[in-house]
Amino acid sequence: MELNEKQIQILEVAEKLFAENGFDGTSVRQIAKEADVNVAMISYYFGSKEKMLEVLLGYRMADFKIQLESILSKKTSYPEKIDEIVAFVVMRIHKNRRTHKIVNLEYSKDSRSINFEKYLQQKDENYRVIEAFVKQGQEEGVFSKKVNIPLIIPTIMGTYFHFYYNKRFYTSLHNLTDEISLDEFVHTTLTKHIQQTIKALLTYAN
Amino acid sequence: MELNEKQIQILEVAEKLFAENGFDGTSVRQIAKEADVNVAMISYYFGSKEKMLEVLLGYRMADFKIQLESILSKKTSYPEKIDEIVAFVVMRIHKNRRTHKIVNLEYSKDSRSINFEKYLQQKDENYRVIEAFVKQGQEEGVFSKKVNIPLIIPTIMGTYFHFYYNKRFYTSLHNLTDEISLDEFVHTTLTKHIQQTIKALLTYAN
DNA sequence: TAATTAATTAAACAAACGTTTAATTTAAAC
DNA sequence: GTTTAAATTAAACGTTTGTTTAATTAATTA
Repeated sequence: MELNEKQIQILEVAEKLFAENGFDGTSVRQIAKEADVNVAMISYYFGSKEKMLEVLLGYRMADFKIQLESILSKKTSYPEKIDEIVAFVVMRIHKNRRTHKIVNLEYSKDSRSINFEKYLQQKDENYRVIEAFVKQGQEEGVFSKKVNIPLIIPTIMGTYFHFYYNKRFYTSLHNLTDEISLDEFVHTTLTKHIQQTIKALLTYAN
Repeated sequence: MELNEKQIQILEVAEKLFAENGFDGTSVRQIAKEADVNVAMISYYFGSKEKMLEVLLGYRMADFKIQLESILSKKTSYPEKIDEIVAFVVMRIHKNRRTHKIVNLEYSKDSRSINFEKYLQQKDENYRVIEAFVKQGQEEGVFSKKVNIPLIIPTIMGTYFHFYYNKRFYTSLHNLTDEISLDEFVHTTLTKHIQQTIKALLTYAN
C-alpha cells in the first residue's frame, strides 16, 4: 500500500492519540482535528477507523527482520551478538513504542475487529531468526541448553514494556525528570540491564 | 469501603469485561446486563464508571505486602527465597491479571480521570521490601552488586505480561490448547523460566 | 403495623460516537 | 480549455454513550 503525505500525517496523529488515550478512547474527530483534516477524510482514505490501524501496523513494522539478520551475519562473538540484538530490539521497540502499545492492548482483546494476520506473520518470522541463533549457540556449547527459547523474547520486550507502562513510577525512582533523560536511560541503563539479564540466563542458567 | 454481595458481583463482571474489551471499550450497560442488574445501580453504588474501577483496584490489590514479608521471614537460603518470591509474584499477578491489565492500560494514559494514588503507594511499599532483601543479599556476598535493583521487578512482571498479552502467539508456539494447560504452563514452565532468569542475573551478573 | 430507609426499575437526557451523503473545490488528463 | 477524476467540505444519519430522574418495590426500624 502506497501512502501519500496526508495519509502519513493522519497515521502519525492517530498513533500518538491511540497510544495516549487508547483505540476506543480516541475519536476520529479528535484525530481529524489534530491532523488538520476533515473527519470524512479518514473514511475516504482508510475506509474505517479499524482499517486505519491496520495500515499503521504495516507502516511501522517493516524491515525489522532484515536488520536483525544483518546483525547476526557479522563475525562477532556470541555475547557480543546478544548485546547487539538486545540493544537493537530495545531501540526499535522504544522508537515504535506507541504502535507496540496499541497492539498489546488491542491484540489481547477478545472481540476484535482488527486484522493482525500480517503482524503475527512478521512476529513469527522474527522469532525463527532468534531461535536459530540460540540453537546454534547451544550446539557450539556457548549457551546453556536448559533455556526456554520462546520465553527469551518476552523477557526482553516485557522488561522494556513493563518499565514503559509504569514509567511514571520508575522515573520517579530513578529521578528522571524529562523525556530526554528517559530516552537516555532506556538506551543506557535499561539496555544494559536487559543485556546482563539475557547473557546471564543464556550463559549460566541451570 | 465495605462491599456487599451485589457490589462484588458487579465488580467481577466489570473486571472481566474491562480486561477483555478495555475500559473505554466496555459500556456500563454491558456490565449491568452481564451482572444482571439495572444500569442505574452502577451510578447508585459507585457514583461513576471511573470510581467503580478505583474500588476494584483497592479490592484486588490488598495484602500483597504481608504475604511477601511472610516469605522473606522464613529461614531459607537466598536462591530458595528468590524461587519463592518469583513463584508467589507470578501466581498473584496471574490470578489478578485482569485487574493488572486494566491498570497497565489506564495508568499509562495521559488523560486520566482515574485516581491511582493508593495503587502507587502500595507498589512503592512492595518495591521497598524487595529492595531491602536484595541489598541484604548483596552485603552478604550472595548477590552481584552490579544489578540494577529497580529493574528486577519489571523483569519478572514484564516477562509474565508480555507472555500474557501475546498469549495467542505463545500458546500456539507451545501447543497450549485450552485455558487449563495455559494456567499449568504459567505455574510450571513460565515460573521456572523467570526463576532461572532472576537467579542467573543476581548470581552471575557482571 | 406504621414510618423510614434502601434497593430497583423503566424511561428520558444531552452529548459523543463512526460513518455517509451530496455538494463543491482542486488537480490531472486530454 | 474542456473533461474527468481526486480531494475536501459541512451537514446529517442513526447509534450508543454515561448519567439522572422520578416512581415503585423491598427491607429495616420504631
